[in-house]
Amino acid sequence: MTTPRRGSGATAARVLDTAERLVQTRGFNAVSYADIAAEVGITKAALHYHFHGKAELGAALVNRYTARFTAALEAIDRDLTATPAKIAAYAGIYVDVLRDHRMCLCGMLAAEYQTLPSPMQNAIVNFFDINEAWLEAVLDDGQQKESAHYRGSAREAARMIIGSLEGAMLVARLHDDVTRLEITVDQMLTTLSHPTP
Amino acid sequence: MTTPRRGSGATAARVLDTAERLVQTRGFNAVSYADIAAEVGITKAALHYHFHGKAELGAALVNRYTARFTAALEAIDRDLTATPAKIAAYAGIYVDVLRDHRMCLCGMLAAEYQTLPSPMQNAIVNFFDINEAWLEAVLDDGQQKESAHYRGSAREAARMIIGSLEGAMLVARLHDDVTRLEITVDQMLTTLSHPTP
DNA sequence: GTCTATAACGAGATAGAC
DNA sequence: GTCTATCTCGTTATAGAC
Repeated sequence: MTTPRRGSGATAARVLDTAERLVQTRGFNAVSYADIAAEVGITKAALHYHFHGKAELGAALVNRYTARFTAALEAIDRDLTATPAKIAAYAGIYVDVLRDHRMCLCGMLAAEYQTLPSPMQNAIVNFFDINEAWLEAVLDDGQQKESAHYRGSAREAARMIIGSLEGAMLVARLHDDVTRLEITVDQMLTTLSHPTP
Repeated sequence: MTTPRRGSGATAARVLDTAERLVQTRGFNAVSYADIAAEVGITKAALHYHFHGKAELGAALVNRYTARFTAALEAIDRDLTATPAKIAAYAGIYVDVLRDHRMCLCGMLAAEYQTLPSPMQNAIVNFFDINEAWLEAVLDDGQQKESAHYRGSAREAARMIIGSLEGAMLVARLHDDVTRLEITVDQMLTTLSHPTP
């Protein structure tokens, strides 16, 4: 018999699922303990049992999101080899998030960055660092194999891709229009597949 | 002797300046009437005299921002003729905002979109519509004169530029690193100046 | 136009029973 | 683990004096 730790049980998982969706749609500062508790079907006090405070819940949120994202990147590395296919799959993650009427969790939190507790800030930066590093490696490999073409360093190209996806998502959500992101992705992939003049 | 209207005096302008800076750094939901009043040096009650409520203040904020932006676009049209120079000047506006440690007001509000009163939502969409239309015209002109090159329609290219700038800003702010945006701008301008293979 | 004072509500958080 | 009850604070907003 093992004693489950706080923030790790089945209820905690439901709390995280609910909080994640709410934060991705409204932003961290517009989501309250009362909102989450009501949707999960428990009281605020019970929520405080699972996550001591909002800062702790927020950090757990980002860390779980990053873990899921990292797992998705590893899956891409397992299943695909060509750089263009990998980048397409990467962009597909963003499209799927937007299809669910959500903003990227860390893109949303990036906007609120200055108001967030530092554990959350560090977790957010970490998320983008991991994304950058993964994309950089993929792009670098693609350049060597001449299957991907871009200007500047692989790191710079990686940053451009992340920025373009996050920004396209941000604006597409205003119109509830997934095609805005999809078109950006298509243009990006097309540009990447042609040699730079 | 004309009677000044509420929201139009010198104090109202100072309120808007302060609120604008606060919202661009923290987000609308993280800025309170108390914050603004304290920085301006008046009380919350006086603030309510100038702007009935937070929704009205927010809408005034976006509309003034849009008016300023529109004026800047007209100035670019007056001073510059070549498409690449115009796009560079356009991107320069974003760089200047970030240099001041701010996010684009409407980019910030885009994240919080779902939680904002509908007058603000409409004003935000209007801001992006104006930006898109202006960029589309500039890109279209550049394509005809063969000084700008891009794939797809001018409208699609305009959307990509806006998304890239907003997203690059969003992420650059995490690192307080203006060069991240500047490099994105440089890459964008370089790509735009070369014929697409 | 600006103030003091206060209303009315929601926020995050805690104590202690079950 | 979850509850009721409560605390304290911050929020938007209003009333009415100056």
